[in-house]
Amino acid sequence: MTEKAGYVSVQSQTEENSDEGVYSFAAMEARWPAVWEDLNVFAPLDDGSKERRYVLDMFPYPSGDLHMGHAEAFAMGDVVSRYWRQLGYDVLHPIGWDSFGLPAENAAIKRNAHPSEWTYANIDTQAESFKRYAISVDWSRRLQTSDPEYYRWTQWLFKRFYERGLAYRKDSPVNWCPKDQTVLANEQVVNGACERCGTIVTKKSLNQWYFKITDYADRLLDDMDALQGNWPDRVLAMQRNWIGRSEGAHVKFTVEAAAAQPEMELTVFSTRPDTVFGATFFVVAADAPLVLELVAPEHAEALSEYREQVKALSDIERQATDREKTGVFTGRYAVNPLTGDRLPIWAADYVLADYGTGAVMGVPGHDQRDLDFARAFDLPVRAVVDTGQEDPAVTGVATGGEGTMINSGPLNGLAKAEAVPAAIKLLEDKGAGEKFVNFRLRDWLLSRQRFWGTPIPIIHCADCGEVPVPDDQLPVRLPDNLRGEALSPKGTSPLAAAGDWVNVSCPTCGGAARRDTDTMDTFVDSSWYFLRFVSPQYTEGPFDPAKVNDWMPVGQYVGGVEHAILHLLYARFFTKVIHDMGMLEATEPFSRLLNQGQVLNGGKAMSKSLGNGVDLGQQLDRYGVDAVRLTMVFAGPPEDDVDWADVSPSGSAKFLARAWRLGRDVDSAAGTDPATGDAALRSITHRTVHEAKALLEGHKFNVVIAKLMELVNATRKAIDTGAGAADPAVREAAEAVAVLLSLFAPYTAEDMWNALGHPASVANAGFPTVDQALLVQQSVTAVVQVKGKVRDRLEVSPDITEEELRELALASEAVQKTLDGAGIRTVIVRAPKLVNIVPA
RNA sequence: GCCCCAGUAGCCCAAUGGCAGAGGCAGCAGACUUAAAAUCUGCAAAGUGUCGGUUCGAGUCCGACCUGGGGUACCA
Repeated sequence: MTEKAGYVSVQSQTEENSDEGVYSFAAMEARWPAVWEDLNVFAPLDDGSKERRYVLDMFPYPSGDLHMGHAEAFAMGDVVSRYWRQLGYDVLHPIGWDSFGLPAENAAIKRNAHPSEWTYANIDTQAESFKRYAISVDWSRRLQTSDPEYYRWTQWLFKRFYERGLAYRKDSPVNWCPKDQTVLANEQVVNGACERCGTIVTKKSLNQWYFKITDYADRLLDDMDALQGNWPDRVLAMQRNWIGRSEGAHVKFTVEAAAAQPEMELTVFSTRPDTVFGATFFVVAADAPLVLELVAPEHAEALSEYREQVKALSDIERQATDREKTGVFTGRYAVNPLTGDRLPIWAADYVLADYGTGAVMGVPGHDQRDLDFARAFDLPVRAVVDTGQEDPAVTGVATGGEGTMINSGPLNGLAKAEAVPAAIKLLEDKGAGEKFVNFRLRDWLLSRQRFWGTPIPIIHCADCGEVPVPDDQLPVRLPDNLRGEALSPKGTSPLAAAGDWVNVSCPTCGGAARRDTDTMDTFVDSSWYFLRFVSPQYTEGPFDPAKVNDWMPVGQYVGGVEHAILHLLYARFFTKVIHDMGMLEATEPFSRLLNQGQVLNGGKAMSKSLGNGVDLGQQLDRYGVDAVRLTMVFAGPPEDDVDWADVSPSGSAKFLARAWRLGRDVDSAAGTDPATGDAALRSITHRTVHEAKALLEGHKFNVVIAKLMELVNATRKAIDTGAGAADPAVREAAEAVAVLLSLFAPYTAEDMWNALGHPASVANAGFPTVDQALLVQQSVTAVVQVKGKVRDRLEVSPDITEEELRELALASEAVQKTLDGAGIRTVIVRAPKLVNIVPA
């Protein structure tokens, strides 16, 4: 597909030929994994003898074997992990599986099997592939969220949330996916469709479990300041948008009593309380239960018809912003608290039931939506801010900008910045309002009507109500006798069908009771797994309190930007709650976040329907693990997408072979003192190591590899046409290559290290130390510019003084010729690199 | 509409405000070969999306715009 004949050299290799001096990835891949396993290279000491660092890749979902996307993500995380190890930190780098979820269930239905069969078979496959891929993880810490010993603690945490009032049930219209037959969280609805299967989501009124994440809205927002610079800006921006803090005021309107209907009070949220004098009507969300209570009897039928129309619309249709405004009059009036005006109350679908209070004051002069509505129904328009623009009533364009208050009684003459607080003061004085901060964030709907998830540890008793399952009875295990069809979605949880599982006695009164049959959203499982990794076998709690603060927070988290809101927001929420429970010092889970890009093919995401997928296994067979890893990392900055059609794994393989050959060509004994070696090569080696360190800190992995290529080329040259293979500087260079290469190409690096006469593993070799003296160059090229244009170059000592360089530059023949007798206005000297002469 | 990010040789990408090129891919020429592949050596190739500004000096900083990508959107 992208390769021509070039791959042949690295293809069809046998294990034997590595002894003949031929680079054979197959031989290396056969040789080293067992050695690494014996040495237990990647298990942290966890004894406090070294500073600890925690690096984590977002754990995978076990959908079949690993794919190109995993290969990229895990290559990136492994660079950080291996780099930190070389620097001498005690590194925790674990792996596990996010193994609950729908695909396993769907596969089980199809095959008349249990979801665990498919799940654990896939996990085994992926684990083998990860081992081949040589990720530097501690395999003894492996975990699966579908293991009872894991979800036991998910349930335990749920109970603690419940006790704190952070997990509760309520009736509410919820997002419903008709295909998957389950409810969805707001975060899982994308453009009105199910995030997973793309089916248009409908609304259903149901009693569901929620986490009260809205209690943490402020902290989730404010604590992002500390992440600034350490998380990608766009992720922070997306979370800020999602939380959607907006400052304004609550304004109370009195609804006039009507025949047989009592007086009521209605509150609206407005970001423009300064425009209260401009309110000429009042709108309530048509689908809010409130309107039914409000509507006058003679308007009830029209309202009912309108509500039916609204209900028939999908979210997508309803959210189209260019729709005509629709609505019906309710027959009731609200009194403007500041003007005393009677405002007709309308029901309309442009007001959303679940934002703010589900009602707005209509200020058509200064809000485009309100103006569109007013024009559609002939409602009056009153401008209360003079913005210098034309009258909105005439133009149909609402004036939203700054201006001076008019037609607003005591507010007249004020600018917006003064008018907003002044209006709030007026409202407060009348008891008709107050400053208010509104959030867009909704509570997290966590229950799902599916089988393959963590059971909610609650028992429903007719007498005692909701009764949590006692801690000593956790985990509430999933029944293992449901198979195939019994798992198919019916709109209620399949667990309800497991009679002997559902019917239990109430833990409190001992009477007949039923288990809650919903399971938790799988995002609950993944909201705390990073904590479990610090002590995955701990049996007294979700994690060992004596260990957790040694490792948390995660120093580097790596994963795709598709989790910018969902997983990352939920994990942050869990971390804060667990902190508040006194179990964790950290208030944020991940101090640094790296979003690796996607792997594309020909500019498009790989997909079955496009038929442009690239099989990871085939790439590994063809080019070797190291070449694929190197290609992923070398392709560009980690955040950028990698287009597999634009890169060259065979080029990577070629480079690896070149580097590897250095190790075999070195003709000096291990341990030889490099001090007497070729100075020029030593200087290059030390500069490369020095630069590599800075680049690695900045995640510029692709540039590190480019520098490594230079070092390899320079060493090759030294061997062939310079100092020769026996020069100690050549050994020093080759060893530096091996250690740096170990971050990207562990097999090749290990083999080189071995050829250089060192015992395994190169992963523990330690980052090469830099001799500062060797970074200083003998001479540097100073550029002499006249008016910004280069006119001469001078070879000068790196410690030349400004004055000396200035004299040299002015004496330059080329400069004199360019100046041609003209006087000099200024001379800028940046010793030792540059002089810029500005003529008069 | 609003908010982010990115535009540098044919392509992927580098360049603390200081010589536009580090590296790779593709290309061309040469060496080796009976020949080819592989390997090695060398060469060529853009003035940095556009316009303006700041500066002695701008790919880099500022402003506007264009293009592409992503996010978000009757959010009151």
